[in-house]
Amino acid sequence: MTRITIRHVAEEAGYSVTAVSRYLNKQISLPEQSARRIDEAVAKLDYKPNALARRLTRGKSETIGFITSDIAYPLFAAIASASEAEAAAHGYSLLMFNSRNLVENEISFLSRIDDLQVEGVLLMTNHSDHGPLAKKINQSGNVVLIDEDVPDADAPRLFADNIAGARIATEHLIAAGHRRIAIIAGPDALLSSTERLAGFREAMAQAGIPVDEDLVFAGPYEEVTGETGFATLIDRPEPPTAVFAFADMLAIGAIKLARKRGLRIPEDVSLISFDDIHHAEVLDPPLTTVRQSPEEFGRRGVNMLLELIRGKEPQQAVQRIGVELISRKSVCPPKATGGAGRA
Amino acid sequence: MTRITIRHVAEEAGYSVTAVSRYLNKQISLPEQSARRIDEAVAKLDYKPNALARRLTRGKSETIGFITSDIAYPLFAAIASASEAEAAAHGYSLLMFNSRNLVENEISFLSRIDDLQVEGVLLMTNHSDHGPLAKKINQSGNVVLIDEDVPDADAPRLFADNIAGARIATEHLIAAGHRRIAIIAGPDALLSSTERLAGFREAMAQAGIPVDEDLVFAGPYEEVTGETGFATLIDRPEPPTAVFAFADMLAIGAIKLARKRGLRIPEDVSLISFDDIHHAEVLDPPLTTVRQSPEEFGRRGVNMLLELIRGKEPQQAVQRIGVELISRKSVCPPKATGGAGRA
DNA sequence: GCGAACTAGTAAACCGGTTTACAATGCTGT
DNA sequence: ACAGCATTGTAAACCGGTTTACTAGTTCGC
Repeated sequence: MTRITIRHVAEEAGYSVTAVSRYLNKQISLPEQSARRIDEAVAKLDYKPNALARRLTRGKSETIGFITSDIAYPLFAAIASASEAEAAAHGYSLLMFNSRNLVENEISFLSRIDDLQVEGVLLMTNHSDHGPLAKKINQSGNVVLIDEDVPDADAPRLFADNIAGARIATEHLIAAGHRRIAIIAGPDALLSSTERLAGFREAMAQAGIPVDEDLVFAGPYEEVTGETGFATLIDRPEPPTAVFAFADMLAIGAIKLARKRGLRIPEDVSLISFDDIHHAEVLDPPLTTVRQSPEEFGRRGVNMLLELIRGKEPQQAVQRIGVELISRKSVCPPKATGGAGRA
Repeated sequence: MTRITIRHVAEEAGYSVTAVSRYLNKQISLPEQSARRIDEAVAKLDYKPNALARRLTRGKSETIGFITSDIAYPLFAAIASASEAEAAAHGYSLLMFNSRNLVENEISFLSRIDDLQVEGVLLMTNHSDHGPLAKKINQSGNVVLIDEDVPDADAPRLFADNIAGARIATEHLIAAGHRRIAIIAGPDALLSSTERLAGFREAMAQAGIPVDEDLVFAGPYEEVTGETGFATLIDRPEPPTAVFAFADMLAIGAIKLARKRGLRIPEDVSLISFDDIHHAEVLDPPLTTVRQSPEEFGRRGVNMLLELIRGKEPQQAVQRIGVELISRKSVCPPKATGGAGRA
């Protein structure tokens, strides 16, 4: 099956290639008869323009890129799905890319902006890198940072309202009567983690409860961090009555470990977390968590990127997505004997 | 920042464009001095070849496509992630595409094979269409069907061993003492559903248990089908003591409904399903389910596609992925008074 | 000492479109 | 009858690479 090109169409219709190209791109209006002759030739040959060639000349690909560390992570998959829908609504395709959280992969994918494979990128990184990545972003342009920051990058950003989210989660625990609250945080240098930690501290300070630094555990956003973190925390001499995990994945790790140890959640220890991934509701126990809407991330992120591509600077450099406490069954008041020997 | 092209490099190095192109593609070996001059020019100008232009001439994109109905579905996300890893290991990128389960989207994406944007496609459809899609697949070539079939398409296929999987699930229920077993199936015309139904019937026949057709409910693979299916089945005059859902998503719907109705799983009714999505273990109750490995789907699927692209016909037109029963807590023997008034 | 075979390199065509610059042709107004 | 202007159309350059076909200049074999 040899490819049929615009030249074949021109020949079939008895016109020049130029005329056909312009007509098909609606840059010219031809008399009805000529138009029909071209239309018929197109239909007869089943001509489809080669997108690659068109991009090469036009410099537009109608495609945007989406970089995430791993599409299998539920929150990211949900954001990707929402972004795809929004992009499609604007006539754009979405090219998804798994970086496996490696800077070099992210950088190499960003080069696709340079050679016009994508017009821009939604970047959701999950590590801290202060050199090459920011530099690459600045030279490529047309990047919107989602969910996590890349310091020094000159790009619009869309983040969850981490501070507010952590505050309401903490306040929820305090209102239930908890004072010894432990944290399973994400990586130290990551925006989501530092901001959530800040929100937590604010709420604790406001309630006049000192923060026990021994009850703050940090690690990568992976299930295993939740497991080891939870194990470490409950083995402290004065264990917490509640644990605030900074991501549902961490909470799931915690649940797994609690189950291994025969600890009941929330009866023995309360658990609250962040994200509200799709199945948080049917977990055992149903997870009380702070929701950040993946639909909103996708919708607003794509629109910010499209504005950037079209040359309008977006209204604000940093936009925030609202958060919401979803109260289920993983939090209850501490046991009367609670706090392991403490008032 | 005006693009720097191979012509700039040639000029800088004092060579022809041809020489530079060939040297950079290692189709020629130049004397050390010439080589160095070119290398230096490349380094000095920070030249990166334009991937689009290269594809246009070469007819290769080193990219494969991945079509799924919705990347947010956990099993699909896991397969996508595994496919990406395998593709990357072979130097290929993966272009993921959400079809929202619409044939026209799938067909339009397949055209990207025609214009060389992707060299081939891993197609995971989720509906039955017997005309246009198969035709498009046949004319585009280089398609591997994953997970679900497209009848009449001339393409290699990679499916789970649905019959065996459904048999072991059914046998597991029977061994626990169940005789009134209900089914929440997928869409009637879908391979996964018809095969699993066949496996179920085989196991029932072998055990000498008649199948009550009133206990077979079918619908799309969505959570809501699980909810309405479960509701319908337990409201039958003679309700089942166990339900076999053909996908974890269906089981999750069932769990949600059971919770609303105050039914306990497995005490009141046992539940088993298919897939073993990542969080099946931490659901309430932990789900007993038939595992099909997403890693294996991704790995083998990509390799089959790569063989097809390279012109080798894969060994077999249909390959199967092994399944495995993962026994957790959602199945137990029926209540003594079980089967609602039946022996 | 002469043809064969390398080596080092180039000009030009090509991939499949788009776009610029320009040429007929017909129609209007004066 | 002729300037002025759309209308309808074309040839050729271009996007940024790759590839074919070809030319000199060396070196080798005998």
